[in-house]
Amino acid sequence: MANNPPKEAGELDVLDRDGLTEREFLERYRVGDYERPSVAADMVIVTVTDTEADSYRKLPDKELRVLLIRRGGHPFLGKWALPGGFVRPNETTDQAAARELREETGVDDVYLEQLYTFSDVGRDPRAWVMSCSYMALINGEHLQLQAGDDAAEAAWFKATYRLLRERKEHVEDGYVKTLEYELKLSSEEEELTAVVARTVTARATSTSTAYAIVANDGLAFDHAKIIACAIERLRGKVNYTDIALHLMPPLFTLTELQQVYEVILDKELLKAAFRRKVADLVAETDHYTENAGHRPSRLYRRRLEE
Amino acid sequence: MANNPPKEAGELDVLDRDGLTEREFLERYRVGDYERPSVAADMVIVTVTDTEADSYRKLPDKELRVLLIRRGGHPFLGKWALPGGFVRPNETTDQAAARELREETGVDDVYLEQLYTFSDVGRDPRAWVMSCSYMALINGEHLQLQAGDDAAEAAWFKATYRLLRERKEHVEDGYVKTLEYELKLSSEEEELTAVVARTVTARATSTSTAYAIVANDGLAFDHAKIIACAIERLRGKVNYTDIALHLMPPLFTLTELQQVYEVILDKELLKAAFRRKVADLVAETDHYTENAGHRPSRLYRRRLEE
DNA sequence: TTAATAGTGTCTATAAGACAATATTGC
DNA sequence: GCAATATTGTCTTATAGACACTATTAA
Repeated sequence: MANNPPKEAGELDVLDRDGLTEREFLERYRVGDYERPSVAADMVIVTVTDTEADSYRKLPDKELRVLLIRRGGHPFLGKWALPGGFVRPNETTDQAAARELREETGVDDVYLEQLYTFSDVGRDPRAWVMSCSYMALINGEHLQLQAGDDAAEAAWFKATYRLLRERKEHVEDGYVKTLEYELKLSSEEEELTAVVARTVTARATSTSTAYAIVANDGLAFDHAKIIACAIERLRGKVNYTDIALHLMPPLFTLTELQQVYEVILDKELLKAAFRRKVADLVAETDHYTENAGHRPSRLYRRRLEE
Repeated sequence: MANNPPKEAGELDVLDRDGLTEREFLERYRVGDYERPSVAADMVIVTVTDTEADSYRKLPDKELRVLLIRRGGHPFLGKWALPGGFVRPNETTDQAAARELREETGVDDVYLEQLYTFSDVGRDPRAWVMSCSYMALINGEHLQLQAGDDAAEAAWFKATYRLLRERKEHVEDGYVKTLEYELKLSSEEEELTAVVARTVTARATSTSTAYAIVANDGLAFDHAKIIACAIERLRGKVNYTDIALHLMPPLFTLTELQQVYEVILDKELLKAAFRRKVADLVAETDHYTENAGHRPSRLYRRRLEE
């Protein structure tokens, strides 16, 4: 991405209270020795895969999956964490995220979006570490590339995120509403469960939203929050952007696309309305599915123009 | 906000490859001496104010305003910057933003939302500094509190943000679309202008969006980008949340609320449709405007329940 | 009386929900 | 033929756009 060096700096040679030009000031400038945080770029890498089909006639179901890495050292030894790493001095957080993604999965040139910066005190027991989190969307066909990793154990976990409990408490001049969501991550061997609470405090003048981890079995750090944040972003954007198309292979059927929407939203959709809605996001091709055990389906691709 | 100390850490006394428990590991852990960034919390403090009315009968217009502070030292000496400051070791970025807001305006308990973390290399010529940016919404009645500042010169600038140019270039397997927006900030004495480009690169598999400052007259650092980000967020959320109500005083007319929507969206709205749309967000009171030179208007307040 | 805003009614256009009818394939 | 999915049609309902009509006040 193009950087934007601030062009205005120093153009006028104005002097500060010490009589220094900007050039002189910068030459003398030394970073103070006050404490600074480490900043990590952590990624929620999301994909959608097929499950086994029940019969030769039925279509396979789809699952939302997230890549996790088992921690090989303290803290959280043995727990599962998001792929990520520290941002280096001569790169942006975007570049750090893209680098991590490449190292972890080998893929490049996929959809990547910054989510949120998490900075709770004590979120990393070692030191002061903030996490600038990202979401990457890759299509299931890329999935085989996960091997060849640097010894770290990585696995794809099926993710579900459901409203579990809802509470509303009326206070002096407003209310506090708490929504607890259950995040379940399951691989072939393990099932991790966390409960993330979103607390909305609405008062006369202000509204604030805070996230908290209420229960957490098997995930490292505050990564349950980050995964929840990614799923919420995905759910929010799927209805008014073409974001879901980044989870599709180059050619796909409308039913497959609908399944992806359904697995993201955790909700069944009506076929006719769905097709009307995505009509502008996709383009017909002349290809069809074959040997499906039933009527073939036209294949579509993502439509770039608008 | 409640912190969420990771509860799972150390619960099992598992040993790492060096045979250490988590407690032993953490006791021995020393932060490495690799380079770390400073992280600033920078805030776009937004309010809406009345302009002078043309006649005793006409209603005043509304303006979107943003608080800026003139830099008293290098770099960008004399330029205008967003209020902000470095995040300290025992606070979150949210807390740092709230602290800055309190110091700068005296207000507390207002709407505050994290926007985006900017980390371009060279965005601060002094050192490696990331900016975790925030947007605060305060109502115009709070505005007089800006005085009593610590010597720094602060001023409210009227903000407009308009599409200026649109370009679409077709490349190998997709296109590059560039939208250039003009950001104008005017106070009584000064007018600052910047042009921010949003470049969407859409290709077969990926879509990426980058922001760049194309022109910049009078704003420090990359703050034009941050202000653009805030206005875009505000425009996006105004249509499907009650966010605009945080810019209103406790009692307001529906026409005033409509003016606020219009000044945010930079677009005129139809009265009947607007009133239908906000009907659920507000609650009637028994109060009316007085001495307006025309028919009085019912006053409403923000409705908290849903 | 008048200028200005307040508030409501209604017709139309568009999109979403609900459901049903018809079309094709492999076995 | 049958099970399963593909694709389209249409009726209903909800929402937004467009515009006009009536109501009410201070000067």
